[in-house]
Amino acid sequence: MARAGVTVERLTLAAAELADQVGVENVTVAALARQFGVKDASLYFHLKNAHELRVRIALLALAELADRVAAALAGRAGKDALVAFANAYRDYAREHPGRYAAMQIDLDPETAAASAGVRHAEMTRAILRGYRLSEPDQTDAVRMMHSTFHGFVSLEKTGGFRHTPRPTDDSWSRTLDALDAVLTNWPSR
Amino acid sequence: MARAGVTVERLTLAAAELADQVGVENVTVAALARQFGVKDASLYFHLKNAHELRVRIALLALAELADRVAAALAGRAGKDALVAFANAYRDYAREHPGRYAAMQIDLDPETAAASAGVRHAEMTRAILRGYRLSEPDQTDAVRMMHSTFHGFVSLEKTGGFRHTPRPTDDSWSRTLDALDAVLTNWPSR
DNA sequence: GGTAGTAGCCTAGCTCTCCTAGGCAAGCGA
DNA sequence: TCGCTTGCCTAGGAGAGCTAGGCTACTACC
Repeated sequence: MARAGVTVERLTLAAAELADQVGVENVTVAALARQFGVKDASLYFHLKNAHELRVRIALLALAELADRVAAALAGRAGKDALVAFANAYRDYAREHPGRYAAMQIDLDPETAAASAGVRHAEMTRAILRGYRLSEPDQTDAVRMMHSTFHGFVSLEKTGGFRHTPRPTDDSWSRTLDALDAVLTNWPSR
Repeated sequence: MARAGVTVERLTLAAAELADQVGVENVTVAALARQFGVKDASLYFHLKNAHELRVRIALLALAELADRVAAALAGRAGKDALVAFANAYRDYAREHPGRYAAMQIDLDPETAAASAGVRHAEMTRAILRGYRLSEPDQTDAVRMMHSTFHGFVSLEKTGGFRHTPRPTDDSWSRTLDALDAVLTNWPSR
């Protein structure tokens, strides 16, 4: 009997692809085992449980997204950087809906601290250097930015904007304009 | 044998409460049947399938939230109305995490059109009357508002803000200040 | 090069969920 | 009172998650 050559890395990648096709909630250990031509019980040699699989998809997605954002940000500043960041974020979410959804699961603190989420946070702060905000305004602005991006992307995906004919691309770029405006002129107390 | 007196309404309410306690993903037909002292198969007399249960939770939540927002909005205008809306939204999400999560599931178009989601949309537009925006700016602003609220609330819940010590309440009120500022001075092309 | 150990798969089997089919009894309307 | 609908039941199949224990192929070491 030849060995299938299953590794955690190959499992995670296949799981991520499966998630993009059928949704994270349908990423099952059994389905994955079928794809590898292996019995489901065999995967528990590589995996603690089904939850670990989803966590691994999330970590993969965080790392991939951080890479994309870093590439998009290279050599840009100010509004240019803001728009590049935002588009990298949204494009990734649209190309990889399952991976993106997996990113939203609750990571336990130490896992989160070791993830690419921190690179993410650093880059977000880097953008704001162009807007010259000091603490605690900077933290508030980071949180608002992230909220806007995540909110827009996730509402767009679940069809929250469907009832109005206006193209979402247009609303997106106007939202970025508005965000740039408010960052440029952050209201002081 | 006495009848248990199960109705769709009672089922939906119990399911919503269960969702708030253990999360929507753990709202199961079997668990609900146990709560009613009934066999799981019996619930399929009232319910088409498990998915319908989640849809019903979502519709209940949409209606409840719309009621709250309407009450919060009464007699207010301008920034007052914006803040009242936002707080009603966030408070509901925090008091009812399971219901809120259920709201995010993909409703098919006709169900969505018949839901309280439309009241929601109307009220959001009503707020913007105070800011005197004309189309298509109004639609863009509505989408940005909704994105910011939803994004903030959902990142807050999944712990996306945990890594920074700044109290989320403070960031929330500054975000609303910023949103008010940008709506007051919506950037023109 | 034989052998011990481990890594990678297997079968068997348990529990839980979702859901269907078909049966029986309670309570209502004629 | 008789029947018919309503609301529950039992039985059972399919698929998912997971554990226990066994067998085999490769690896490392003497």
